[in-house]
Amino acid sequence: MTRLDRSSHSGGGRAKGSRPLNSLLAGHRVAQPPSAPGSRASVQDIDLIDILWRQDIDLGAGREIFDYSHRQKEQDVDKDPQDGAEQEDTWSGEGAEALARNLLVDGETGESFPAQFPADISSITEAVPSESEPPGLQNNLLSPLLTGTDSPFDLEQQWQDLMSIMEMQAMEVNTSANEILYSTPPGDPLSTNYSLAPNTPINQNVSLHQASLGGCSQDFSLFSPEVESLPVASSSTLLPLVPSNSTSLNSTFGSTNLAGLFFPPQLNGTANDTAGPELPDPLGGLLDEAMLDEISLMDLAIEEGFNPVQASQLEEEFDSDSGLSLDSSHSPSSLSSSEGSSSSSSSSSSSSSSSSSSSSSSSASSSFSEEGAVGYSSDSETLDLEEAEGAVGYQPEYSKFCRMSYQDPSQLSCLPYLEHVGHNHTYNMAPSALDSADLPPPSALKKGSKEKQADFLDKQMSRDEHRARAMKIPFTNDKIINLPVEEFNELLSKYQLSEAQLSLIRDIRRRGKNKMAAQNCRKRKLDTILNLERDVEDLQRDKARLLREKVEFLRSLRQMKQKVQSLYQEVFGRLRDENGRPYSPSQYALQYAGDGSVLLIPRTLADQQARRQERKPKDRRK
DNA sequence: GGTTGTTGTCATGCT
DNA sequence: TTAGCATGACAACAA
Repeated sequence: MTRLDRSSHSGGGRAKGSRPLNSLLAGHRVAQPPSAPGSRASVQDIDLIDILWRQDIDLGAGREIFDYSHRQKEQDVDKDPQDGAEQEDTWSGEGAEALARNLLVDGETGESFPAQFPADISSITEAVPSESEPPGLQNNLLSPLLTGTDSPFDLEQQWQDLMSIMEMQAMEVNTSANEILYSTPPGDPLSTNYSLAPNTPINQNVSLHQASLGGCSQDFSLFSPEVESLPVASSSTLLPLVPSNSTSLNSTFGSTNLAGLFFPPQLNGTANDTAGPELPDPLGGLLDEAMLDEISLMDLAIEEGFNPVQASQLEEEFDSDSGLSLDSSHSPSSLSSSEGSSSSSSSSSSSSSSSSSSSSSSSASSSFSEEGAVGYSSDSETLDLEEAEGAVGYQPEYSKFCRMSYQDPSQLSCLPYLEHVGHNHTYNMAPSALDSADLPPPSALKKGSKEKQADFLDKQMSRDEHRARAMKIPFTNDKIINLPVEEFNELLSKYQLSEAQLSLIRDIRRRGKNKMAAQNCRKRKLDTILNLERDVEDLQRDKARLLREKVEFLRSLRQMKQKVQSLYQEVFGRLRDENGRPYSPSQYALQYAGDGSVLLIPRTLADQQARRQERKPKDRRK
């Protein structure tokens, strides 16, 4: 009724809400004949429905008696043996490929970073421990590095900063660079003060020209030549430790530009109290505790390629999102041989069971002719045609999702009774039928009575096959489904078919088409998932590589900071005032000027400048 | 008995 | 308008 309703309503289209009614007939999901309340169906239609229902009941009632199994031929033939081999190759070779990819040299290092080398006076300040502090506080050199947030944003920012810094390492240190890095605006009162201001305390009381600088070790050559040859310039209000050129830094650090690290240190606790919290360390955050922890963790994990925790998280996310398991490669179900249900391909019995169909199919192409009235299950034969056209239109790579029973069973094609082995979806078969269908030996079929064979074939038939038979559709479902539209219409025109017959034929065709479409859709979906999985693997490899590089950078950065700290201490410790007394680190600090010279300035000024330097980036962000 | 994978089917939107 | 395709959703079934 519903089917008739639908067809009568839409004439090919599907009426909304017809599904439950459809199920009554199409699905046989309700064990009662359809009532016809308010039906617009004609009496003839109702009779046809009754016929269909009686047919079903006669056939054993439940839809479970029908065997869908040999519809699997469609999927079986859908794959060719090479695909199967390809799958294995792809799958097994994926690891090797991944390895190879993992070894690829990264071409991303050319990434450009903003030249925002943090000319922050606090860096050296933080790098040099206060003399008033116990030696154990040398670790405090990194103390600013060990504090901070571990928010992803900060880490990311730090990472970028680090990258920019490390890029700077590769640059030759020259005056122009120093000017860029350390120059202050012309009108900057601080810079003016540092270099010229006559009213600063240091101008009057402190003069590096007068300061005696002890012999420097070779390691300290970065200052020694110039310092030792410093001309006595009484007019100079400041005493710059002016290197002849700033490349002298390189003698100590190679090509590393650490000039920016030489800024007024905070050498005592008081200075730290006043300016400590506000003094930014451009590198400090890069080595904060969280990051160092991460490094240590990564050191362990990196050997594996990437952080296993992160990998597991990724896996979880990925697995949880898709309703399909990604780990299908290990699915043992591939060929489902154990599930194999087969059907007899004997064509003789089909003629007995459906004379009309056999007679008509004889004139059809070979793909149809042998099918009898076995409905969709003939798709495997149909695919003889379709394969030439690309099967059902979509041929994704049959990756490792073998268990989808899309794997190629064509190797079984030489065994007719195994032809339909695939996934066992004998939904409509009674358990007893399943037993017999499990391995339907042709010999046994031959021995059996015709009646038995007919029963068996009946059980192999799909619902639509049964309906087609009941409605005396004069051609096979294969034709109905697979013929091109023109031929299909031509075929229909050859026969005098009732409205109900035409409706059923259209439904059969629609369902058959949709079934293939659904299969293709599922294949595509799996293929997409596989591609995504590969993408995830690639990204994980990239991430692991970047983390490795990060660890290396941070290590070298830490070493450089330690070096800077020791150098600063050595320089400062050798400075003497006019009376030959060492300067108090609580009152003075070393700072690099914009021109690359090193100045000894009062700590208060250093703190002020540090604060100013700190505000600048913040203002820029706003 | 609950879970998972597979398949068929329907509804719907799009071409 | 019709046919066909693509796809999400659902149900049935088997393992």
